[in-house]
Amino acid sequence: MEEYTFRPSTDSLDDPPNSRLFLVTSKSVSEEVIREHFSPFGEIQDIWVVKDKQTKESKGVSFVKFAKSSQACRAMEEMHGKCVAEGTKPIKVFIAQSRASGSHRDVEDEELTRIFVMIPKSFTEEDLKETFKGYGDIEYCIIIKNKTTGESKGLGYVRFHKPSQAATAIENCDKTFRAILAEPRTKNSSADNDYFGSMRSDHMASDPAMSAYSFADGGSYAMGDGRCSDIITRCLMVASRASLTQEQVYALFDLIPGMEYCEMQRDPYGFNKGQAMVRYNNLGSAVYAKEKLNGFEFPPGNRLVVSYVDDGEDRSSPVGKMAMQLVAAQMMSMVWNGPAGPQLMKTSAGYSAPSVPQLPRVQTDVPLPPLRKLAPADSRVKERLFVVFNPAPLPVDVLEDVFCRFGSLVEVYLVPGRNVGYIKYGERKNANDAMAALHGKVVNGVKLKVMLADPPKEESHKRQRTY
DNA sequence: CGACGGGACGC
DNA sequence: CGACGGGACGC
Repeated sequence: MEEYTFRPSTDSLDDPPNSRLFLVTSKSVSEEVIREHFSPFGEIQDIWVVKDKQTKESKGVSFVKFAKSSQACRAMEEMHGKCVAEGTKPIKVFIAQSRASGSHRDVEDEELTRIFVMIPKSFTEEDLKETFKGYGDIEYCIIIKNKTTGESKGLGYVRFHKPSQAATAIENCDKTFRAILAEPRTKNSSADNDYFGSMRSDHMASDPAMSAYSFADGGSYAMGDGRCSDIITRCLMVASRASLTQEQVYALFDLIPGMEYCEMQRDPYGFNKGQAMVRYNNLGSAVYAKEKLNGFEFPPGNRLVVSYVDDGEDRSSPVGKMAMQLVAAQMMSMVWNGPAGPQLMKTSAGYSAPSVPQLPRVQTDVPLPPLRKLAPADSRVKERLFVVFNPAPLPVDVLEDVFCRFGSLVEVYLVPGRNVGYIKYGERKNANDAMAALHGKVVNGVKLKVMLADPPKEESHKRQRTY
């Protein structure tokens, strides 16, 4: 179904990009000799030995078109500097400049070894390396981060040692990485318009990948110091490397309603120990505060560690335990989805209007299964639903809340300016379950049509966007 | 009826 | 130094 006949067009010579070689040889080197030496590297689509129009003599320049860039690159790497016939000079082999560019400058390895990829925001540079090392030796991996918060922007660079490795990665890696060759860095740094970057407060909560991942791996904070992972209390201990004032801790934890006590812990000499005790008048607030603020950077660069403290309350009765787990589960769901979150606190100046747990974000008569984790952002999409909203689209966060409950939700995409959207799933069954449960139903006053999406209109195979 | 996006690096 | 031809159309 992906087969497309080769459609001749003016620039098909460079499709895919960097699949054509430029050879400089002795004039005596023939097409046959070239074919003999280059066909081991892959499917040759065309060989053209440039000749003088009148004399028909070779100008010592040839073009070799491969089916794939990786083949062309490997041929270049292997053949550059080699002698292909007795008594001829070593040949030079470069990736040909695209016909459109008009430039005759040699294409350098520098431009062919670094790829640019979209990645889940939870990806570390190690994750990036793990993901791409199968394609070749990696020189380095860099993730683009917000310079002030250190938060990943979900974009990364991977530098390989050889052009063929980068080309193979681009050709074979999961397409959700949208791997392309990176533009060489320019000295002109006009790119970063992130003036209010640090002030902006829309990162985490509005980003599905972030919310999913941060809480998926967030467990590493939450459960990090294992000893406390199994008790849940109204009482929290806050630890910080940077010393905090009582006022700071108070302001932060008072964002969650129900705080009834907050005090810095002091050593016997009365010095601040960098720890604070916080207590809420209810379990739910404490759970919420712990989940939201543990691992939170405050001030930026300083991660808070928030853990439960045994407050001596009786948790022994089975009923008490169950109640506690129920509250905890509810609060976790809310935390996981809630629009309120650390971003509130990031508007550092104004601790004023904390939008606090507003529980019913989704109102519907449909019986919904419990919340489920999103699938990783780079999951293979196995099924897409097409959703029509009447009279107007629901917000993405609401849609995620609703559609994640059937499992393996990869992404919600709303078509801008229309009353329709797509829901992507990693498993077909989950998509079908969602469709069965939600088609024709009303959520937050919006009527939904939920159908299987038609396959995307596949234009010509134009996925090359090397610049 | 109601249909298909998105991306850039402190020297 | 070393850069761009030839072929050719269906429901």
